[in-house]
Amino acid sequence: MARPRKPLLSADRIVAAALVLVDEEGLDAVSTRRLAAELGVSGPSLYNHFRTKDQILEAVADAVSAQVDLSMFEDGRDWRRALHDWAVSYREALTAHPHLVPVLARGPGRRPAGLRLADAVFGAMVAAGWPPAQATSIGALMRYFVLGSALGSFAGGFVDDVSAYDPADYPHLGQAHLLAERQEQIDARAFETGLSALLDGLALQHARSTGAGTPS
Amino acid sequence: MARPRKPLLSADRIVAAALVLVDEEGLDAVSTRRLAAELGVSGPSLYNHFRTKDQILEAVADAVSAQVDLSMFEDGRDWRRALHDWAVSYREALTAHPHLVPVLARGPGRRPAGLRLADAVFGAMVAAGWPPAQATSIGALMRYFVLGSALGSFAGGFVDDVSAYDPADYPHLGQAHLLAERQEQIDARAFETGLSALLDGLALQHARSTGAGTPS
DNA sequence: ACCTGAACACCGTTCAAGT
DNA sequence: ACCTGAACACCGTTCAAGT
Repeated sequence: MARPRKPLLSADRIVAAALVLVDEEGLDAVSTRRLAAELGVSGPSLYNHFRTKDQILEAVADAVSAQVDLSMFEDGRDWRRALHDWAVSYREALTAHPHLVPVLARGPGRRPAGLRLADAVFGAMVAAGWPPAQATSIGALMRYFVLGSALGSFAGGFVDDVSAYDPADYPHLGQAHLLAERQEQIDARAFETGLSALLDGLALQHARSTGAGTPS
Repeated sequence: MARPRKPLLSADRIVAAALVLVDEEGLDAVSTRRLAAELGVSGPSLYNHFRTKDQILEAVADAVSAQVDLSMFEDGRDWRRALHDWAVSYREALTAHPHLVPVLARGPGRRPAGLRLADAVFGAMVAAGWPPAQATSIGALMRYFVLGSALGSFAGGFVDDVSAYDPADYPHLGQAHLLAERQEQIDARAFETGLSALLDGLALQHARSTGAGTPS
């Protein structure tokens, strides 16, 4: 075929197809040949639009990061509520594409949407009166919690098989095989419990450091 | 050579060599051929001891999980202090082998050490008076936080390059390129801040649910 | 039982060739 | 500029053959 008069591919089309493939069949299914086939071209064609396969995945990760809502840092919401709403939006974006979390976990690097996200949180915390060093910590620790919660479900990590949990070995895991079933609910509840605890704890600290305010 | 009178390989030797390889060159460096070469045998030999490459990595992950200290749940320590010390030990075990975190993140599955870990936390929280559903949440959310903090350093995720952070795009990231340098310190501080906040918040909740006690 | 080399169906990436 | 097929150096895994 050689060069068509109208390009068959574009960075956006490649990213979109890669996201579908990741969601449907996991990270391992994304090979350059497979992805190209999905787009109706041959493997090496992708290299006209991205320098490496890794850069394709980075672009996919950035597209997902871009879906995280940041508007709560702009209106007048107090820092605690803003942080809560942001964490919820962040987690939703990631759990919609669980196979991609290991890629996102590599850090914002040079991904624009990832950086915008880090920038918004940091700026909002400083504006709320947190010292810069604390604002950095908050950005980091919220990221830890959200990524951790999206990466590998806790409940889904257990096997749906009674015999896997011999009571002699694990005296307290008698109900563990049930976790797999109610996976989503258990992960969602643990996330909310942890997020509330985190924000309660930060509010205590904020009250102490500004010497005023009533926490919780 | 064929079968030697004394086996050249053992599961333990393979796991140990794989851990060294992961630590020194990352997950991608662990191929069956490369790992076998490191052990002085040919690639397919490994399949006499493990059914798949993935099971080798699971075994490596379990070996690392086994290094997490669980003794704090046995002596008389109060739940809050036990949880703190456990989280610190957990994080230390993981940050010693950062490349392995994505494997650990798949969940305890059938890995004995991973299950022992989940069992110990759950049991200790129930013993401390938490209702079972809450104890499950605590096990999950602590795991989120520790895994998230070990998986991809926050500070290390930024690029050590001023030009990456155009102030027009990211008004608050003027110092971001400095994060890469002081990576470990920043991650360690964010972890401690987050862990304290988490425990403060949980203590508040514990006090509320048992209707007594003075938190923090 | 435990190792070997050969083989299969894959990879990511480069590159000269085509329009 | 943007696609192609061929090629290179890899993969994970299977299997018959050797002792």
